[in-house]
Amino acid sequence: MRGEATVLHADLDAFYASVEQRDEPALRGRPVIVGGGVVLAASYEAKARGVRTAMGGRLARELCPDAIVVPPRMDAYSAASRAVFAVFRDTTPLVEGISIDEAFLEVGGLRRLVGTPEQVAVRLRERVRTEVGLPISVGVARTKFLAKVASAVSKPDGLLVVEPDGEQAFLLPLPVERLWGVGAATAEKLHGLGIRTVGQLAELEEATAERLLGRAAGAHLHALARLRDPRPVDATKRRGSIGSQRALGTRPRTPDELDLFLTQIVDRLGRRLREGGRVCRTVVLRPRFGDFTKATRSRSLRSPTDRTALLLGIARGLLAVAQPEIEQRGITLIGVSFSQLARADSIPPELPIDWDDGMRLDSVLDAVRDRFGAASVGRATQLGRDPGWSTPVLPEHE
DNA sequence: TCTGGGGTCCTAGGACCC
DNA sequence: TCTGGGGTCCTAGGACCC
Repeated sequence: MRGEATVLHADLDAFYASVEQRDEPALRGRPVIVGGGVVLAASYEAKARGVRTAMGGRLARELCPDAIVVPPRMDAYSAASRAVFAVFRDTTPLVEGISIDEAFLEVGGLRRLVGTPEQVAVRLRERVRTEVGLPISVGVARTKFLAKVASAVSKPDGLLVVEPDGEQAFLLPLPVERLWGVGAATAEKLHGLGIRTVGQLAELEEATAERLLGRAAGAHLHALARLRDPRPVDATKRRGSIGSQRALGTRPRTPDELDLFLTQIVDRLGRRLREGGRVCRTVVLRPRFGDFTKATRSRSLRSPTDRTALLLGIARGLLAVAQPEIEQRGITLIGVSFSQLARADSIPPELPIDWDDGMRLDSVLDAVRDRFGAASVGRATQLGRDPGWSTPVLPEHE
């Protein structure tokens, strides 16, 4: 019993470029490139000429001199994404967003009231086209991974259903690069062993794959190649980190300039944090040096916060730590991310007792028991079990 | 290919705890 | 005082994805 094909993977086509063509009729049918320095997105007309996402702007213009290059309008893309996700959620409550332009939908429960997964997919594509004005491809399969591969194969503006009895014939001949999680580095390792297709990877022993690719990645990719993907569509997933960055070019920057960029980035992130009703516990500074290698410097707080002033202080401390290296090597990008996010309403109240970082935990617990009674420690343990709140659980064993 | 902006997950050593 | 075993958290780096 292998189950049925009830997972949809819906993926907007050339998303940013399609929004530009939707909003500016003069761009329709023409090669469009979003982003100047690096290609953020290319319309299918531009892709047909060899332009690819993440390609340098100069090469892109050489390949496609008549391309229309437009600056990105992130606000417009966010709005379009919200509109598309509204259609997703109106289709089924079981929607798992993957990125700004793609999601998984579990539609197995809609068969009697709405129709088969394929019928749901057809209707979904029509609605996104007419209500939001954007082309979208949909893959339908028994697992998330197969649905994702199916939507990619169906592009552009396609629909592909992979029935359970057709999975092997569909997947095994594909190049290993089609596996979700195989990038340039992994592909090269596999090619070194003469492995070029998913089928060849599936023939490998699992232990061999783990030795070659690492424990988790090896086991995961090996399972995918053998059509095993037990991950259900999870509508409760929430973002675990937010970040923002700014490319700086190659000229030298003074500490004052860097501090200004840092302040702007942290300010922006702090606002996003509060608008989303979240708090963060770890601040990560991400400099990219003059030779374009990257580093991370991070610091965790004892309790999470959404206060910009506090977060900026941490970020400034990290920048000070990195300053000597920056002076020596130059800096071409500065980024910050806030991680270990939690819901703002999950912050526990400050403990109104005297304690400091040097105190042993059991001494703190004793102080809490003395002051609030034994039951209060049980409640603190419950706080620790809240998945949105990741501070160490106060242990009771002893 | 002279290099954007937003994310996810895994690995590994050291500190620290029981 | 030394050693062992099991565990979490922090920090840094790396691969990968759209």
